[in-house]
Amino acid sequence: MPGGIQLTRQREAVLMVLKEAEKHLTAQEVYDRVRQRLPGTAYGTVYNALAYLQSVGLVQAFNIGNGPALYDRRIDRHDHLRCLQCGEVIDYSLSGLDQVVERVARETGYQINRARLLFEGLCPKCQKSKEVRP
Amino acid sequence: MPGGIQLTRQREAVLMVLKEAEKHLTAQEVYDRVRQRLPGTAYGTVYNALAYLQSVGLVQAFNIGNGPALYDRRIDRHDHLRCLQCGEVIDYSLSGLDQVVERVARETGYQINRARLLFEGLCPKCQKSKEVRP
DNA sequence: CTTGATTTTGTATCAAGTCTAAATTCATAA
DNA sequence: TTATGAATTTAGACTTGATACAAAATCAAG
Repeated sequence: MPGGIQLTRQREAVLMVLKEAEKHLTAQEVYDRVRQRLPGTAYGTVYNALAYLQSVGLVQAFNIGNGPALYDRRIDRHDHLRCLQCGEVIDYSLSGLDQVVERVARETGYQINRARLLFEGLCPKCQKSKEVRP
Repeated sequence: MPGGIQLTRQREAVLMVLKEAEKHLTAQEVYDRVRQRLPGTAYGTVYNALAYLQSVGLVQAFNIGNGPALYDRRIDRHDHLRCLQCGEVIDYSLSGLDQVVERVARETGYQINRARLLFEGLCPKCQKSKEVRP
């Protein structure tokens, strides 16, 4: 079956963990949660699985600053916002990016495949707590 | 002198290295070049210096994927393009970002301080060499 | 079953970055 | 000039995230 996706038990567990996650997870966090389902799983296997799932398009990874990679069950193109105060990272889909990408391509000669946007600032909650503190 | 900038010999050397660099440098590359000017300089000192120079706004750092941080003598807001084939990273100033940022802020409730954009694809040179290879 | 390919395991290793204590340098003022 | 305290550098150990590898285990196909 060419083009098929090989889902071993470990890869499936990784995928499930990401599906059920309430936020973006680091590889370490994925590892911890996978081991609750499949106790013997090796650290490297989680890395392999994450790399494999990325390569077949079932998982997306992204990096923020110099922190560890974050893994995301969302597989459509999207961007991220990060709160500089509390560290929260949320998803956000910026629409109308095509024209921007086209402009960049025209001005630079690059053929552009991907655009990664990260917005940094203060989340609504941290804006409020800032107001309180003098 | 409050608000003044303390430029020690080491920090000055780091700044000079970045000023004279033909590309973005990793901390390791900065270290190597600094040691040609100031042979005894410690690895940690370069890190300290880079952090200090960032904090006073004389240097910018950014991350690409999970690779090492890259340091940039440019201190105005700007973006980056990266070739997925040869790894080249170039600067690019995307104008008209204010409206986008404002829209994101309005839609998410975030107060946005910074926007980091990374475009990935093929540089003009690598597009040509792709054509040749079947 | 048997075979060959793929995957996992367990461990070692690597690279980037951080931390610490002691030594040095620096700025300031007596 | 010398004394004093603060800031910085040094050297090296350490942490963390990620990767490499060989041996064992698993899997699919004949």
